[in-house]
Amino acid sequence: MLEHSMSEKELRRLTKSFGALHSVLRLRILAALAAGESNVRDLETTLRVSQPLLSWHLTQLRQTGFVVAERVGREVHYRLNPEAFRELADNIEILVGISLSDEGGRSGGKSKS
Amino acid sequence: MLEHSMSEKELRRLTKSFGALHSVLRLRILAALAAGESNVRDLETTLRVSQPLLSWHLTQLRQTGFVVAERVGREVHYRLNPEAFRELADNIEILVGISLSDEGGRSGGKSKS
DNA sequence: GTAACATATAAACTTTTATTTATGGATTAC
DNA sequence: GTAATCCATAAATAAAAGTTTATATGTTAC
Repeated sequence: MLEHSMSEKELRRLTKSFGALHSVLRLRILAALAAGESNVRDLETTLRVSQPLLSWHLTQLRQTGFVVAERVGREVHYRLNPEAFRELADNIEILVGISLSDEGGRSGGKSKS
Repeated sequence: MLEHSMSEKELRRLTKSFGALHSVLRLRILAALAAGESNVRDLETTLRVSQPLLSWHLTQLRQTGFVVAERVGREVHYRLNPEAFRELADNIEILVGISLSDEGGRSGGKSKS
């Protein structure tokens, strides 16, 4: 197990996922959401970026499933979607045929010069 | 554990890693390497891309650590670096504060409509 | 040494993505 | 209803990344 090989469609989707994470600002957004922030205004203040820019990046993250949005009154609350990150990890494992968990001797293995 | 929060430098590095994977061709390269291919000419034939293009993408993958190159005669053999993918997964876990392994009730949890 | 092969690099060009500025849509307060 | 708030979208511009074509570097064969 671990080796299914991926279809073109799956490859494209995976590529897009990586693209969504290819941005320092977007990673900051994710970190802020992980830290408990939720609505756009708070993020705007915390991250010091313009509202449209933030909105655009949130849209990218939403379209790739890493965050989900929910309207609450006139605010929109964003939160992480952990499942998307797990799927990403799964797909990496399938793509390169390796296990991402620490088995196999990491951190302190034998070093032969 | 799991929540270290990342420095700016680490964020930038992580961003670059995602960028290196933001390409269908590069994912195909990784898949081909996972399937056992190694030298550039074989990849060129398998993937049907020009040699300079392939070389450029391999350079990107090398610079981000996902593959390593080794000169063998006049060929250069590339191979995956599994450690880089594990580090990537670790960093995702740190960034968003979640576990990427299947604990926590995935695939078939309770669904309350 | 020269020729041939395998890969890398550089320069010019094309395409994609990010950022700004301006405007629109949805919701609540009045 | 109007005004105010919160967020999204559109258009224009700027920046980054990918692709091609041409050339250079390093290695083996002779």
